[in-house]
Amino acid sequence: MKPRDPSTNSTMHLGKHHRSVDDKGRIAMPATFRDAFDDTGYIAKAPGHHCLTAYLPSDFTATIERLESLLREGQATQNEYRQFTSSAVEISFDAQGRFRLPKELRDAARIEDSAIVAGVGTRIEIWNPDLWAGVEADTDSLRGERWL
Amino acid sequence: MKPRDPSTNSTMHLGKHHRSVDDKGRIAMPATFRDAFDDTGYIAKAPGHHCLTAYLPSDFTATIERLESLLREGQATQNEYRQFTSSAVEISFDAQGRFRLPKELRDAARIEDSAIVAGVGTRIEIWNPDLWAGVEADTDSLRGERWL
DNA sequence: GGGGAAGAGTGGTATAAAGTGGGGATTTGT
DNA sequence: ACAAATCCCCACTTTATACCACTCTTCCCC
Repeated sequence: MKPRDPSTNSTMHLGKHHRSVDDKGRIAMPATFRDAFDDTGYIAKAPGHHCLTAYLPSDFTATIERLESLLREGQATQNEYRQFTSSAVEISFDAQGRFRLPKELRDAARIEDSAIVAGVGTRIEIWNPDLWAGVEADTDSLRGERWL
Repeated sequence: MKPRDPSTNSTMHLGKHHRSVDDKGRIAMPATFRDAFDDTGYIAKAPGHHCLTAYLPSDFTATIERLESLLREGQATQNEYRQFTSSAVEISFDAQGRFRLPKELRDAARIEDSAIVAGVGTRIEIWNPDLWAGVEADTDSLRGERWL
């Protein structure tokens, strides 16, 4: 039984995996994450575009819902909504558990022939390995005594 | 199974596509969007005229109804109603999945030999590529941590 | 501990679909 | 009747998808 996020009650994703990206843009979803998907999922540019985010269908719908709600309240702009939705793609897995990462998204996250797929609690992120190294080098992480 | 918008229960449109517009004004509707259409659709100038909006027949009807409702409540003007309805055209697809974008609408959105067709959740927008670049350059997107 | 089976990850090929461009017939409007 | 616009085919290129083959690791079971 997978752990669940206390606030959203959706599956928690844990662990970091290095994956190759072939010249057709195919990348294997780590098996531990893939088990949570039911045939399809969604990928979108993360705000700021430093990485990509992969969503379970239910989490994606919930995210869209939050964004539309902020839009109605004037807390988000039409351009934010445009950027997020227009960057998103539905993915499906082949018999080997791979999905296709469109060139547009690879370029946005500077992903070429390999990537880091990281479980980040409520979401799954896909990074350029060098940029991910920057995340791990961030010394703010040393202040963990606040929450450990 | 395509995602559905939580509030309207209509099909969500996702992804961004660059398309050529030939000298006859033909443009291919991206296949992922085309699947949602049933032979015909509608195109109208978006309010502000920065882009065009493509509608499924059912969404177009719903949009007209919303506008008429706002009109009765005094929240919209007769001229807004005139502009929207008179700019709209019905489209149909040829055997290759293309539709014709009338010159009037191309001029209004400054579309010449290519365009961006973007899935924006509840709607589909058609942009001049340079103007779309402005949308993506809008740095409000950096505030995404509010809804991620 | 050894052998075998199953699962995970990677690579390549063949086929189908999507996108683009153009010709020519038909219609429309003047 | 003529020019312009529209429609209906056909041809070609590029891209996506489905399949198949192989390696390597892990996990059993004996």
